[in-house]
Amino acid sequence: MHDIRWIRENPAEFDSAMAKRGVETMSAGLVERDANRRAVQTELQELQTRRNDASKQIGIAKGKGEDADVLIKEVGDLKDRMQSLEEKEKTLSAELTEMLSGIPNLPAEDTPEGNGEEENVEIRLEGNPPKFEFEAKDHVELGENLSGMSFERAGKLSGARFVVLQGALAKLERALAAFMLDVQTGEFGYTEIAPPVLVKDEALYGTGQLPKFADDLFKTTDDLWLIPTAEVPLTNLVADEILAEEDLPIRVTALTPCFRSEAGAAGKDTRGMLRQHQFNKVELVSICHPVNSLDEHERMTGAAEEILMRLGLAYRVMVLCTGDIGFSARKTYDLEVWLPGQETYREISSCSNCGDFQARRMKARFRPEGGKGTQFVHTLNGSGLAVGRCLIAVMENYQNEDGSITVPEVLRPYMNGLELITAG
RNA sequence: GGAGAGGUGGCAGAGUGGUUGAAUGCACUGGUCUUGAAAACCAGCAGGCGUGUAAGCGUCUCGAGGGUUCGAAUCCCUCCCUCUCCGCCA
Repeated sequence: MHDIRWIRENPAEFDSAMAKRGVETMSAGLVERDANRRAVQTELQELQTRRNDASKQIGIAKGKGEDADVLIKEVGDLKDRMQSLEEKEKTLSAELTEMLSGIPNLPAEDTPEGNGEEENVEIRLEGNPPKFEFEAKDHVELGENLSGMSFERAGKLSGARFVVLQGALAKLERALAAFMLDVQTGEFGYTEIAPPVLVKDEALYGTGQLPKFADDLFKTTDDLWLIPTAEVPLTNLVADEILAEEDLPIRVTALTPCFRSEAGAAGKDTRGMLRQHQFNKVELVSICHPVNSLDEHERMTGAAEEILMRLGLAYRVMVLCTGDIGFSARKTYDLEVWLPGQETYREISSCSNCGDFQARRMKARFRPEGGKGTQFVHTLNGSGLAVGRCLIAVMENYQNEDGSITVPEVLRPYMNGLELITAG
């Protein structure tokens, strides 16, 4: 959510930043509506002042046993005008809020300009893709040959874009998640949270999925929504709160299933478990002081990268361009892991700095020490990492010619020491 | 699901139609006193919006939304949430 006062004072800056995102100029309409709203509000407040004064006088008069009919009549006459102004004010501010809540965040100054995915910029390349003496298989073939992955059975249960994991592969998935949580909580200071995965409208509004992206979500018959990412419950932990400055930063992590309708992805990544309706993810969320969010963003990205490094997976770090960053983000780093089965890098983590955009929607503030008033916090979120995709990466990068999979060393403690996953 | 109770400032907790945005206590901040600290005493201490260069002034908010009234934390309606008991249940 944007600060209308800032837009009012910087309309040109607002429009040009939006243009970079491919959103058409809109400050004029917003500013006009806002001016309208304020005029009505001021007029209404003047009437309210008069009414309050008169009502107090009535109270005093009645207390003394005096007659107050003249005043009562005057206030009665104000009523009609007040009511219509109130309605007008309500409509105008509801319209303004609706317009504002559908506008994406302003990109950061150092977010590169571009129209779409193709114009994202690679800033780092880490590790080396493995070289195989044989033709690498993809995870589907590997998984099915190991009897550890069934899309057929998942289809029977739930349809397309689901998977059933079994045996050592199911365990490997669990090992990955546990490893990620242990690193993030033990070494990067994140507090582990076990949040609800069903949430109310307000929570999704707070992080920006609603009102615009309802189609991407699953909704229950009880009007609760399945979370598309733990970013939603974790970030909204501080909604409607005024924190003490010393509470910041708040770093939290959670392993949760994530649910996405993938409505816009028909026909895309249909093979395998790259794009599922349900997948596990370890999410990282930071709530921090505005002056620290840039540093926090780098730190968070590093925390996610650490997992890939320790797993010995090759990856690259991309900065998303203005045409590809998400609705709530000012700047986003994507981590893309090398997948031998596709001979390409694929997204496995996305780390975003949302500035105060979500904080405004959630009304998440802190009280600066010594200063007066409150300020909005900054929020950041990142995957640390997507567990399902990480499973794919491990399988494909650690495969052997016979179809077996070597368990990366850091995962062996989580696998009862198992070193090799073989069929049977 | 059934029956009941309740949601007030950072916390606890008064307040059931009238100069109440809200007593009191705790916490916190500043001051006095003290060699220093504690104690005691004094003062300050909600948020949003509007207006104004500012000091300030105004307005709204006592879970949320509506209603009654000249006037609502207080009365009425709807919803949300919490607690207790019963039922069911991982």
